[in-house]
Amino acid sequence: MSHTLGADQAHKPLGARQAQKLRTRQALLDAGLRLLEHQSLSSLGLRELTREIGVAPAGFYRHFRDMSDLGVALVEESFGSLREMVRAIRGERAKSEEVIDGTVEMIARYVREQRPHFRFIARERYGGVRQVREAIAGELGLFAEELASDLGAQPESAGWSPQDVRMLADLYVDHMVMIATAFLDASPEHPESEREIANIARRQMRLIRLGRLHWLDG
Amino acid sequence: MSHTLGADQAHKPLGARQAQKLRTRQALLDAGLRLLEHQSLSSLGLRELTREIGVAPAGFYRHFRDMSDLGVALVEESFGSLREMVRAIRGERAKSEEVIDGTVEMIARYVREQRPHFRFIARERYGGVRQVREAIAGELGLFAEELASDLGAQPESAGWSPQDVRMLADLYVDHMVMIATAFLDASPEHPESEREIANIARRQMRLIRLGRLHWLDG
DNA sequence: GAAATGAGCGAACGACTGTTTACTGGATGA
DNA sequence: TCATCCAGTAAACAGTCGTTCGCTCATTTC
Repeated sequence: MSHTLGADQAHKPLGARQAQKLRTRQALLDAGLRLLEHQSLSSLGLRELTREIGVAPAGFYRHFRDMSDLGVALVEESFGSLREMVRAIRGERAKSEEVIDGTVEMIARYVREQRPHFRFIARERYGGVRQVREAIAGELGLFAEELASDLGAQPESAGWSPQDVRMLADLYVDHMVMIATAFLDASPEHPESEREIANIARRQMRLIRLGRLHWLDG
Repeated sequence: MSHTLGADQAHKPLGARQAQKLRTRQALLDAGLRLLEHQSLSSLGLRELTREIGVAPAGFYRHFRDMSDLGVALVEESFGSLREMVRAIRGERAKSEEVIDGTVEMIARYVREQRPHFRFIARERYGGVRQVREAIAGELGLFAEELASDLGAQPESAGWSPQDVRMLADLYVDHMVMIATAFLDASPEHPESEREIANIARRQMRLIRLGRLHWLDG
C-alpha cells in the first residue's frame, strides 16, 4: 500500500490502474468547475455532476466523501495555479511604480486565464459551505503572510511595527481580490472595459502606496 | 384596484385584508433570513421555507414569483436598514480623524444589530443567483455614488478630477464591505476580537486617508 | 343584503435527490 | 498462473422538490 498522493501528480511509476483513477477524479473536478460557472456549490448535485462525465452516481464516492470535499479540492487547485503566477512576480525587482503595474497586469492575466477557478473562489469565499469558506480563508491568510514578509523586507517599511506591516498586507490582499472580482464580471465583453478597470485599479493601488509612504509622517 | 405597494408599509387605511397578506409576506422574509444563516439562497427550498412558517407550499406564489424574487426583496430590506444608519452619520460634521472612528463604529453597529441581513448580502454578493447579484451591485453602486458626492464637496478634494473622486469612493465602499465582513465572522465570540478588528480597520482607513491627502503632491 | 375578490389550503403530478447494496471484470502482485 | 484488489456499475431505497389544480370562505365592494 503506497502513501496517499498529494495535489500534484506523481510523475514517476504510476500504474495504469491509479492513472485511470486520477483521470476520473480530474474529470470530476473539471466538470464541477464547468457546472459551477452558473451556480454555487451548495446547489450542485452529485448526480448532476456524475451525469456530466458519464459515470454512475455511486462512483463519486471512490474519489470524494461529499460535495464539500470536492469543493476543498477545487480550492487547492485554484490557489495552486495562482501561486505559480505570484512566484513569477515576486522574483522581479523593480521600482514601486512598476510593481503596481505588474501586479495589476498579473491579476488581469490570472482572471483571464483561470476565469472559472477564480469565479469559484469569489463565489464560495462567503458561500454556503463552511469547509470551503475555511479553506479559502486559510489560503488567503497564507498569502497575506507571505506578502507581509515581502513588505517588511522593503526599505519603505523601516520603522514599521510588525502589526502595521500585517495591517497593510491585509489591505493589499483584500483589495487585490476586489480588483480580480471587478475583472471577473466585465472582462468577457470587450477589452476596453478591462483596460478601464485596470486603470482604476492602478490609481487605487497608487493611492494606497502614497498612504504607506506617509504613514510615519505625523 | 389600488396601486402596488412599495417596500415601505403604507400606514394610512390598509384594510384588514391586505394587512394580513403583508404579515404573511413579512413572515416569509423573516423565515428566509433565518434559514439563510447557514446556507445560500440557491439551496433554499420553497417547501422548506413555507414549512417554517406553517403555510401551504402553494401559498408562496401569492407573494413571490420564485426564490430569486424573494432574494431581491431581501436585498431591498437589507439596504433599507443600512441607509437609515448612513443618513445618521452623514448628518454629523467633524474632523476627518473622528469621521473614521465614527464610520468604523457605524459598521460595527450595523453588523451587530443587522447581522442576518448583512450576512445575506455578503453571501449573495457573488452568489449563484444573478438577479440578486445585480440587485446588490446596484445598491452598492448607488451607495458609492452618494459617497462620491460627499467626498467631492470636501475641501480635501480640491483640484481632484471627478473620475479620481469616484475612484476613491469605490475604494472606500469596497473596503467598508470588507470591514463589515471581518466583523461578521469574528463578532459572536468575544468583544475583544471585535475591538481588534476595529483597531485594524481604523488604521487601514487612516492609511487610505493619508494617501488621499498626498494624491496631488508629485 | 348579495356578489365579487383573493389569500390560503390540500392533493396530486412527475421528476429529481443522496446513499447503500451486491456485483463485475480488468489491472495488480505473489 | 492464479488469487487479490478495487474503480466503476446497476438497481433499489426513501425521500424532497417545484408547480398546477380546484376549492373554501372571510373580507371587501357594490
